[in-house]
Amino acid sequence: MTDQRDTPAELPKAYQHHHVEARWYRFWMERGYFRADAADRTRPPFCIVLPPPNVTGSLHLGHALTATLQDVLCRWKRMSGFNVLWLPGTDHAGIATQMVVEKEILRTEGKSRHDLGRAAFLERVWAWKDKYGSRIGEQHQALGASLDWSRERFTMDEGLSRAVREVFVRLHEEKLVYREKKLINWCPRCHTALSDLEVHYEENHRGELWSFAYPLAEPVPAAERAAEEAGSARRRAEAKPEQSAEEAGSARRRAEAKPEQSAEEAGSARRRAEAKPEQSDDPGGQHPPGPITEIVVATTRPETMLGDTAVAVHPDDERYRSLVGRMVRHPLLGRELPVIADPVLVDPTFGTGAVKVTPAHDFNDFETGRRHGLPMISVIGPDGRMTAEAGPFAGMDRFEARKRVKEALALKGLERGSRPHLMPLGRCQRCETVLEPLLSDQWFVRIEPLARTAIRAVGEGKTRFIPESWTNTYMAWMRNIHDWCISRQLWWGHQIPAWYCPDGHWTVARERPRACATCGQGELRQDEDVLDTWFSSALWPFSTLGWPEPTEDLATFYPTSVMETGHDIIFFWVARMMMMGLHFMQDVPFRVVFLHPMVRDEKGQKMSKTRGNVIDPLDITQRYGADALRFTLAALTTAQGRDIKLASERIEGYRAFANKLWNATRFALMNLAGFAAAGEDPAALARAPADRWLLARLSRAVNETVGALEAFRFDDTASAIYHFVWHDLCDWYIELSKEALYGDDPATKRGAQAVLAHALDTALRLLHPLMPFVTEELWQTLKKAIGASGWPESVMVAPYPKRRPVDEAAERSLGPVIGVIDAIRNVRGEMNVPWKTALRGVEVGSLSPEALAIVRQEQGRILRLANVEGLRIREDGRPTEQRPGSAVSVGEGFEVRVPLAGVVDMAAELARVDKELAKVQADLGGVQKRLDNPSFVQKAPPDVVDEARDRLEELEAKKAKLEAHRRLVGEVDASPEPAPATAGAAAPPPPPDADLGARLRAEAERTARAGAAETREAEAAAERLKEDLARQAQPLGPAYMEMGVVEATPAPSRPGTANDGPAEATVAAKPAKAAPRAKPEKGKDRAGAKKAKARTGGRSKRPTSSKAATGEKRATARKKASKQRRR
RNA sequence: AGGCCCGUAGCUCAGUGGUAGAGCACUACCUUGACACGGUAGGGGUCGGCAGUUCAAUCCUGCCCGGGCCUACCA
Repeated sequence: MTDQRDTPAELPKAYQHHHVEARWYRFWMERGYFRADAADRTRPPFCIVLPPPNVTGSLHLGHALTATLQDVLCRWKRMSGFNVLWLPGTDHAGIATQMVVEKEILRTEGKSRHDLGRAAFLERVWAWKDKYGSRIGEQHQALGASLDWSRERFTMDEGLSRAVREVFVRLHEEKLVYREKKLINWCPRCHTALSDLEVHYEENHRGELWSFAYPLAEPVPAAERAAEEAGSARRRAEAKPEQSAEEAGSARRRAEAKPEQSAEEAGSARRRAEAKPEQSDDPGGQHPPGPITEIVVATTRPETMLGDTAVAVHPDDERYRSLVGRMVRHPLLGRELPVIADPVLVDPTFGTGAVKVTPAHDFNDFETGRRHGLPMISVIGPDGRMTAEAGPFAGMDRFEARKRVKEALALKGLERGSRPHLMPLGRCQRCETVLEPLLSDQWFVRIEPLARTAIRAVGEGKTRFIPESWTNTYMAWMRNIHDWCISRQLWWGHQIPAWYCPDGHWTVARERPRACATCGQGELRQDEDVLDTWFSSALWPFSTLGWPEPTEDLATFYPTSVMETGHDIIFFWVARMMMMGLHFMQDVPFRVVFLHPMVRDEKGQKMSKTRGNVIDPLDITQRYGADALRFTLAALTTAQGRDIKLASERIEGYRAFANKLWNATRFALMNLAGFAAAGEDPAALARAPADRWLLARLSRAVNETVGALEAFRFDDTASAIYHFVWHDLCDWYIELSKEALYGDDPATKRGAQAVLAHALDTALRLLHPLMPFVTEELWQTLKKAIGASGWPESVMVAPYPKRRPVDEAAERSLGPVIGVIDAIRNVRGEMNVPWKTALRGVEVGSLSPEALAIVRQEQGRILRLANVEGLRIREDGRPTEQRPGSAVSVGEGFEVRVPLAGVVDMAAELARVDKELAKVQADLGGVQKRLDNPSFVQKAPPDVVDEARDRLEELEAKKAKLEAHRRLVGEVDASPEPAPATAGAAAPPPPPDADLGARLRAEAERTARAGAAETREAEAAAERLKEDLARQAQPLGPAYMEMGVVEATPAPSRPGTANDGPAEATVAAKPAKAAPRAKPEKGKDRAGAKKAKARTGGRSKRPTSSKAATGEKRATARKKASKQRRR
């Protein structure tokens, strides 16, 4: 690795990431740049702990996104002088890993984990972990992640396991961990309890609401019943319709945080939807005359009726009033069940208004059972088969039992109909098996006290969510939180530090206790169960730093700076880290939570193994380069955090960007020969306006980039740099600087070299966090080429550019030059003049003194960048001389006339100008309308009104110039005598036209009035016009300076020559379009004219606008023109 | 059921109470001495719909339509 920095002096023509990436990663590692120093108190700490990927997994693009964003932050902070720790690690991922390994063993050996036994199985999992865990490291390295590998952790490391035990024991001591027999979500396939969060609800499962009758143990005699009903009818008449529903709704929510809220709406909505249609065929409400013999209930799970221990009705439901307290007989098992009244469980408007109660298999029923002291009969076992309690159905699969129970009931004539029913169905997040609520002994965390603290911390702003909208999500969940079931019936994980004696007493301890804490027996067995994976994950921000030891890492880096992760695990992980961190460290685990979007495929589908659309980041890095992938991911990470659809075109685009940068550097290296950086300020060496312009643009790019990074605006970060490199540096500066670089003026050349080198160096440092590899390669090359002394060893430890003032004058000053070049290019492009055809005799007019100065100074650049031969710059600030056979483009603060006679036909020019005019008209209409509105002038902020007036002025000036030109062209167009259509052939000059002269005069007046600042100009306009007209007969007006290649023959369109005006030839055949009528001008002597200011060429307003000085503004304005016309 | 988010150019997405933007794709022309992973120019949008607030609405408010996500124990 001695020659790794021996980058060839001449770079290859295209960037080849393969040759670069691995090399630099090794270099960084060898230098120890990734390593944090906990003892270093001179630099402020910055710490991110990597969300630990599942150890047996392989990284997908979501991980690549996480890694990229965190690396961007870490590299940026490191370069900005922070003591950065980015801590890597992996998660044992209990259930996921165990399943993978089980599956593998079954596949290869046909054995189950029980065949192997616990110890042997765990050995196999560890082996698996060692084998596949390394891939994650390789993937991170390929991405360029600057992780401190010396601190890598695994959730089942000894240190972290110790932290887990410590936390469990302490929480138990504080009564925040307890063991209890409760109803939990059970996966019969995974054979373990799950937490609420691990339940995935299928939203609209198409189920069946099946009704059957419970026969009353003793029928209610008709007389008794009649008496009841009379009372019922009376009550019904008095009762408000919503009453019962209201009570049912509110009672149901009693247990919840906000009991009353929206119960009413819920109740009435439910009634509207269901009660009315139900009533007609409601078996409970429509008794045949005679004694009551049964009560009808509806269920989606008929098999659970085997475990029913009651039938519940609403206490206010008149229909069932007479039945409460009576018994029904279980038709299949014979036992008797009470009819109970329960306002919480029962919504009288749903179904029959009577509910079967199965406390051992339904969460609502479980609570009901507790309230009423009902027996809890488990009829479904952990394997999903019916238990002995199920009588004749024992041993049957639960779904088979469902069928059989229905058949049995139907056979007894108790079936009472069914209807399709949409319902949420809980499935195992891991295997999609339908979950079974089971009664089971489990460990729980009493979460409410922990949540309260975590809510307060966020409320007080100790931890901030970005995007902020996630704060609500977090808060809502925290406020509504349920106790957390943390035990899992698995083998792979942290075995619970609790032991039980033969009498069933539990002893919780850090290490195996000698004797039972309750009875003193010595025969203790450890709980076979392990803890939920997320239990250890919750400790990650401090367990990885050495807790419970008071380590230096902990002191320096806790709380961590940023938690960067996906919003899909905000509850699983973020919320729990908050609670645990606050509880055990007395401080939040992180200051900021940045929740990134989900990465989806190009169709917007979630990436999943079953869909087969999972992409290995390595496939992309190998194909396009890690830098391209990183830049793409950053650029797609927007403020709202909407999901990312990753399309390969986008990555290709940013690979091209890397290549663009590569070639910009190549260009620099070719032109930096002899330039040695001597530490001078490039601004001091700068000579050309373009030099100062680029430095200003660079400053702006730096400010935008830093600002975006500070705000976690990764998309803006990417685009600020992209725009600077591609458009400012490559499109404009490199082209503008060629004169200087190829020329032989030493000072000018050296200035350009200094600016180029500086801009490149700065851009590479700016970009490094996003594209570490290519920037390192290029930066090293640049460093070598210019023999820079005092540069650091690597760009990754070079200082990150700092915010700086922007030289706005310099930035703006080039506006007219860029504008003129754009205008000429526009004419060339629109008129289809090929690049190789040099334009001759281009004229520039209407220049302010400042614009004149810069255009004059930079005319060499104009000639080069627009391929112009011969530029005539009008020096008296007035418009160019009007003449046929030319195209005119009017910009803000300048006007360009391109002679095209003999080059192109004038119909095209007419169309082009019409397009421009239409756009101007439209804009003008909008502005005029606003200004004509007295309310606007009165009520709008003064600066907005001023702006509108300025705008109006600009537009009117532009319009006037364009119209003048258009009339001229239109005149030509309308020529009644079509000349032979031999393009380029000399044609006689147009005959003197008195009418034309008058029209020109009128136009000039209009121009002067609207556009020029001084009203006195208007008075002189006619006079000037006369002069102009006279001058047309002369070769060149005295007001011009001429520049460019001086041809032996006069420029084609030079007035008075034979070349002038042949354009009519091909044009005249076309019927003339009516010139757009100028709108009658309102408020002609507007006050705005008074305050007309000298144009500086670019936009004089909004000096902060980054676009003000570039050609973009005009480019877009042009696009708008055609659009407007279409309307 | 509740909550949140989205609907802007062909596609993917920024954005703003007053002149609608980017990248890609598309069209035309161009091997101009860094780059065809390139250059120049161009076409393309009643900013989902309807009301309201405002001098002014793509932006704020309400409703509607369409799409997505999260939370939730309705038999």
